[in-house]
Amino acid sequence: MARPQTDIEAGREALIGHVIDLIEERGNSAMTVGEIAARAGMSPANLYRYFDSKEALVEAVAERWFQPKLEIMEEVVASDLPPRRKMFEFYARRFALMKAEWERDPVAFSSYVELGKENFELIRSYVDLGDHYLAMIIGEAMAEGHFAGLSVDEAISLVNQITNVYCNIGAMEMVMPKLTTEKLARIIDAVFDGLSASDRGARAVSGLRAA
Amino acid sequence: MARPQTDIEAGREALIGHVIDLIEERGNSAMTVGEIAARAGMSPANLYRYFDSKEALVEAVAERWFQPKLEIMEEVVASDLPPRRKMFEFYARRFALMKAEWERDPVAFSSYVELGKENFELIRSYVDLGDHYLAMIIGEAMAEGHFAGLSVDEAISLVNQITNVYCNIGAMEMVMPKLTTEKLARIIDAVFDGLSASDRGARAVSGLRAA
Amino acid sequence: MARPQTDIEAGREALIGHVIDLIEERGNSAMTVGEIAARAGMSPANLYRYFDSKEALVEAVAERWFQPKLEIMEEVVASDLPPRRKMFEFYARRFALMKAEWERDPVAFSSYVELGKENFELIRSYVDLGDHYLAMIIGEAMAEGHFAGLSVDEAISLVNQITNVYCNIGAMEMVMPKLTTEKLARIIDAVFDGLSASDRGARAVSGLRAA
Amino acid sequence: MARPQTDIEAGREALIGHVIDLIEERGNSAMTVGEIAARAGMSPANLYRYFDSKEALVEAVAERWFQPKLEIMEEVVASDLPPRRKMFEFYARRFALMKAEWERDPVAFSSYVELGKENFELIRSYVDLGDHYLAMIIGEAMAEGHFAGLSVDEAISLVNQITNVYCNIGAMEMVMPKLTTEKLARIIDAVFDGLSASDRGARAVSGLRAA
DNA sequence: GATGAATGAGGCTTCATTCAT
DNA sequence: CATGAATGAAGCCTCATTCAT
Repeated sequence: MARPQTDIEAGREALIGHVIDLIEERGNSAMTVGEIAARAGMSPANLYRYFDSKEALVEAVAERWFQPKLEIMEEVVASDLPPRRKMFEFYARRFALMKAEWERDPVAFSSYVELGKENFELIRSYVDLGDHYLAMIIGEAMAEGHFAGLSVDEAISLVNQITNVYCNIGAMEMVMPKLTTEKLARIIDAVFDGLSASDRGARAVSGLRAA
Repeated sequence: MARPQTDIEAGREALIGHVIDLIEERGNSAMTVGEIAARAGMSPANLYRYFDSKEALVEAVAERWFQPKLEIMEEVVASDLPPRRKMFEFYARRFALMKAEWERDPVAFSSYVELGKENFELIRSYVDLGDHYLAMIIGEAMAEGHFAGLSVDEAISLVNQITNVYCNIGAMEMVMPKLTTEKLARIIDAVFDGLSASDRGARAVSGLRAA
Repeated sequence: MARPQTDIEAGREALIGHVIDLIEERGNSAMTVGEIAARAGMSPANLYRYFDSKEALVEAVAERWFQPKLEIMEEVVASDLPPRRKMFEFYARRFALMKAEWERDPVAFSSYVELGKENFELIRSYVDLGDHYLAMIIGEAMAEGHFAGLSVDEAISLVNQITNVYCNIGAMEMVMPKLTTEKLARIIDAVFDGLSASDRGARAVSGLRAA
Repeated sequence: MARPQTDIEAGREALIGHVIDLIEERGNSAMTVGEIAARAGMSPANLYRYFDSKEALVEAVAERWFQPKLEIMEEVVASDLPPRRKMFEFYARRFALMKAEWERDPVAFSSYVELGKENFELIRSYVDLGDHYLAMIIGEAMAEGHFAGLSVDEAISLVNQITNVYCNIGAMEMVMPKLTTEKLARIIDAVFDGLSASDRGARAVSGLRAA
């Protein structure tokens, strides 16, 4: 009798796909409702059957972009690698994925970065989850005696900062050409072998600290 | 008859100042040509005597923002601190400045970040200069035996990446609340004590998929 | 084969009810075809089987709104109260009903007013019927010697105008807080005791500009 | 040097005039920004130099519509007619003006009514001022012994309600054809001769009141 | 040199209505 | 009979930029 419940979800996915295409072909600023609808072969008005606003659509696009990275994190954390290797993989696999994306289309990558900026909530939750997983890895590492004298929170914070450029898309973008898996390995090693609470002179011995 | 460019130059400087005020008072989105001109007490049309386009003006603003950071770099590099301390100061002083700016007005800081993004060339040259100075410091450090086995370029790249979050404004913004001079000191120490060419197991000995 | 209009009629009634609910819950501006259809558990397209256009539906809603007021008029006119009391009740009962509606939901009341405005014909016929009934009451009053010197038509017109604010929904809305049954009684008394054809000086004896 | 300060006020007035023309020619719904701008021979964008929003423009139009009515009120109140005549003129002159407007173009009149509805604040202040002036007239009348037993506030309220149809544009519109200056005179006379606090039977003698 | 005036292009959104299925 | 899908027309607003004076 009635027409079949045409999957609205399918329409959403298709639209997300069209936005992605659009971004990759013409950059972020071409992403107008009219253009997106045209790609999807529908009228701008009809697009609003699938998403309540342009913003909602953009958010969905950003969400999809983050999905694979989340999956990688989960997978690595669930593995039973030794801590040092686990931390390396935790960053390396996501980095590899993003580097590949960047190489395929640097402009598009940049667009996604911008997209993320506009959807801060998403990034925030991604980052928070990353912190959570990192805490687990660091816990395992400390059980093996690493990061002597540091609290878990301190350790998380420091590791995050040191490795920032390999997981923060915004930071990554600007130095992508210089990032390699090999360097990442060195950095992780430096983290495991060099990071502790002991003060070894970077700050002035007699100056700043003393005062 | 025609006055020399001095006049124009003064106008440009004034305009830049007004844009800065505007950003700090009302954020980036209030930065329309009309608003800027109003601040400067001139007509929008007249503004175009000083800058060819809004973009050119914005670029000049970004340029001015970077200036003090450049000066700090020069100053530190010219000092005769020992390498470990020198590297620390190299980052710490710029960081202190930016953190202060951020604390005074996070929204304005964010605006500058955005401005930077839009003027990638500028950032690029700032980064390049930073690399150059860092190379000098690393040279001194290597003369003291640090970074065993690494080439200067490798060392620069690695240090840059590790410390990225303390000098890349975009990266910095997102984690600013967690950044401290103390943590920076720990990181520099980790760099000096943990960074070398030796492979210590982060990467799988027999390849990524070995485990 | 085809079922009689009964079905359609039932659908119309149901739709009218849904519109009323909608108005009372969310005001006049939420009254879109989509929303109405959703309430009625049907598709917007299907709604057009019951009404040719949104306008027709709205008209039907307005019509239903007037129904109880018509019934009151009929009832009062058929009663055998003395003229003065009859006229009072003629207005007072409708007013009481509308004041109650207004108190329950002023926004909804306002929506109905707007609805009325858009369906002027309806209001017109309501007003005409009111005039007709009023004529009967006035006839009875004149038989008792009131409104000396005025024709029936003049009397109707004058009474209508004087009491307008107690029966014209549009006028009523704006001053509702100040309207009371007591004041209405005073006004009816003033009508019965003060309205006649004699000129008592409101108008300049020798013309408007004489003074 | 600079172009002369072209009067922005003049532009506003012109625009208001164009809106008025538009209303009179094509009714309220034709009043779109595009149409108005076209009338004024300018682009829609330019219109925003004169008014911050369509709403502001519409408000100005409504304001202008009310202006002459305000002036009449002031004039009459300042005159030294006797109270009965003064009250008559207070209503009659405004009514004459509005009736003339309505006769010239009933549709336009209706548009103004709608305009008023949308700019309730304006109407409110107009009404309030009217109340204020009416109070003065009633004061004078009471000094002559009218409205026995009523407080000033009661008297204002009652007179307002009785005469409502001759000054409330919304109410007036619907019955305009039946409104005349003669009838108004009768009504004012009825007010002066029939309005008092005495209960003369409109309300049930033994019923409602007794309980 | 400096201005006021003016604009074109573009962006998002809403909604009554139609139509093939 | 009833639906989901689709749309065209319309509406408001912003802003960088140009140009005659």
